[in-house]
Amino acid sequence: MGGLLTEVRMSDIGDIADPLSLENQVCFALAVASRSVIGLYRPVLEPMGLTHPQYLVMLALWQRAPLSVKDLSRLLQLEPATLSPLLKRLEAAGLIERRRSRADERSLAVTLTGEGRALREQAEKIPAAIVERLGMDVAELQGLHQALTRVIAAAGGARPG
Amino acid sequence: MGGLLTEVRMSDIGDIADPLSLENQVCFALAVASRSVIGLYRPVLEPMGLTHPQYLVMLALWQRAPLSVKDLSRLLQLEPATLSPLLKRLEAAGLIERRRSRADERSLAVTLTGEGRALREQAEKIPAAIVERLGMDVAELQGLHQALTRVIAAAGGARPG
DNA sequence: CACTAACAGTTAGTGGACTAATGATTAATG
DNA sequence: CATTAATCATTAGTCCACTAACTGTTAGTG
Repeated sequence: MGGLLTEVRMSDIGDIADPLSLENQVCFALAVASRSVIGLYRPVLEPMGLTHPQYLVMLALWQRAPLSVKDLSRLLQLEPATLSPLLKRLEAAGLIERRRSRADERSLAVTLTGEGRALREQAEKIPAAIVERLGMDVAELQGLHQALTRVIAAAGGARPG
Repeated sequence: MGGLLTEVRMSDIGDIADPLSLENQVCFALAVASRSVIGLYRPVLEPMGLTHPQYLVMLALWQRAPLSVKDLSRLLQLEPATLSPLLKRLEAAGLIERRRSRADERSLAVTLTGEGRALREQAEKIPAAIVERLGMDVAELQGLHQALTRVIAAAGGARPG
């Protein structure tokens, strides 16, 4: 009695096994990791006049413009109600244009302006800059990306239920 | 000529190599995974009257109440300015109490009410319910958790720069 | 002791993200 | 063909999350 076992405090044992312990929550780790990594983008994106969600929209448009709000919603896994004001801000910044599709007046055709297209050049430096700031192995990042992709699939996209 | 190679479209090759491709962004996968998983919590937490960030605060308090705003900020990696209104909502819901610390009048002592403590029983069912909804291997989730922890460390917590 | 620094928390302002409800257009159906 | 249903986008309302500026308290320094 009074051996090494007594050195292990009950509170520590509880933390390790407790399913309600903060450190054991994958959802918490996901939220913190997401905010932390997005935080790395902030100083890089701010000079470009972009927030991170706006940057993602620009990525989608640089790849496949023109896109409708519905298209962007599906690609970015965001609600149209989230995109609507965001796109207005991008339009106010002069990076995109929003007009109704002639084929279907319900649909909005989001296109890039010359300024919006030109911004791509600056953006091309971003991924390498972020990876350097992170200081992580590219292979490890790829592994993480795959794990995240599986979680997204398991959770059913961004769709609840 | 006209063999299998011609079946590979240039647009696909571009997507694979393009550092600005949406699908290649770890930050995008992180954001979508975070929102997707948190979305799974919504139907479970709503009957308890909690949002996901509020749930995380309750986890911290169930573990180590009383805590100051500063403590919660450090534990949850959230700005005090984010927590301040959130804590007021939890107080309005009758789950916590906020009073100034007698030892240091600057500090706020956040404690649980009886109702707040009682809510833990319902919460104990949540982790298993979420894992079941996700339908993922526990070992894989642990691996993901470790990978996320490394990213958080690499990004320097939630701190920008 | 007075004066300045540092610290803890709050407020104000911007922007994201969701749900629910609305308006407008197109598609489907009796 | 007229009515109904489905679709696309927007608005309103709530809550998170951040930065910057502010209040009040404590600690440090001349």
